[in-house]
Amino acid sequence: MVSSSALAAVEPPPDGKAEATRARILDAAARALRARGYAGARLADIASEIGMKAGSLYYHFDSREALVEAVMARGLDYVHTTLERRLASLPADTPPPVRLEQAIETHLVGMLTQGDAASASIKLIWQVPPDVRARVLAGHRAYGALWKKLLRDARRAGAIRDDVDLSVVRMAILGALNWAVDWYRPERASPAAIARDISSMVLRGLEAE
Amino acid sequence: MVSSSALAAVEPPPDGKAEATRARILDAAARALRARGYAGARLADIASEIGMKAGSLYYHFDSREALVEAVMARGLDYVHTTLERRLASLPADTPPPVRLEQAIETHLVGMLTQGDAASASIKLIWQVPPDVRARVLAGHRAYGALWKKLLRDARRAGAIRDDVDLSVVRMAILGALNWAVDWYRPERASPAAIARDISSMVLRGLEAE
DNA sequence: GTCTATAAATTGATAGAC
DNA sequence: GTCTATCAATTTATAGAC
Repeated sequence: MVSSSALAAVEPPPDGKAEATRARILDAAARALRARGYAGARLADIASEIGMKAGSLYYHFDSREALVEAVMARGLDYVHTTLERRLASLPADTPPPVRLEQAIETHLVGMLTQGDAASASIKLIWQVPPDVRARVLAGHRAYGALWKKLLRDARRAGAIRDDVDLSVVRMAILGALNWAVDWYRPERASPAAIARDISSMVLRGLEAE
Repeated sequence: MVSSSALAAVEPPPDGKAEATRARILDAAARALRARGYAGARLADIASEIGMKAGSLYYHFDSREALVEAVMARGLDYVHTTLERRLASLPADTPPPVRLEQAIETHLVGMLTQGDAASASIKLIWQVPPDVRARVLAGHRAYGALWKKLLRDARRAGAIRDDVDLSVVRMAILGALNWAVDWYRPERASPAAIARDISSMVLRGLEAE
């Protein structure tokens, strides 16, 4: 789900005041969602964090639900788009294991920098109303397909042994990376160092004998 | 935090009706918490799921907050206690890497079977009120200490190379395992098979050259 | 564009009947 | 032990002033 509107969300056009305010609301909502969950993120909290009143949010969004969905879609799209661009920027003959390594670092850095919205999109997926969940899940599947291809290519190149389930591997990698948002502390280890440890563990662990 | 009361929670004594009802409430609350988050788990939903009314819950728990805390403490204690027993049951000369492998399988199976309460304890930790969070986090740290020791012992035995951060490794493993609760489908792969893939990837990935 | 005021619906919690 | 009835506090959402 990397639509043109999604790309616009990743790099907001320098439009009018309304667009800027909309972006500030999305940021505040992402923080509230991550801290208090779907039902716990109150409109009054979101608004007060950026010096507004709850009622004013309805000028920018049709409903609380629409605001939440916008946050979740944007967070996932940021990570998705960033990874697609990173992979596209690699030389065409980049070996699949190196592409996988780059994907691990890109996903982790994306989660740790744009973590509020991105992790809301992932962690709250089972808490939101069914219709919102269905639309956000479509984006999750599209992003997952990108990872499936990375792993398939790596296996075809002989970098992943045959006795492991690629679906399990994919979910294990993403689980390890996604949880980092909850325990990451800048003063302990850099995102690059964390990515290096995880990708070296994963890549060496998947090698054939 | 494996207190005697915690052990009692893992294997409830065949007390009177009140104890049995209390256990059913805890189960229903765990399901609601996992499905809807901290703020979204309503007392009316929890009660109706087991054929009760919201007001009746107050005979068994002082407040909604106390009920939530009981669920979270119980979920974590179940996994913690199960792992301690499993490790204690291993022969004294079991090599550290094998102990680590057993821990990975035990944690995963525990999360997948007692998943509602256990994953609530982990996933909702940042959504609950500060005082509840502080007490539940103390249990998390005690459980984390168990894993720290497993990894230290494995490194001392030469099974983990020196260039990876053990804290990163620990959080990566637990992240991979904890997320399985969200994507696990019995018809796709058994808990044992998932544990095998993850532990083989991790253990081989951490080996020295 | 944002605010104030308010309507309408929920929800946690308590009291008392049974 | 559980239910019914009810209170008090919140919260989403709307309407209209500025």
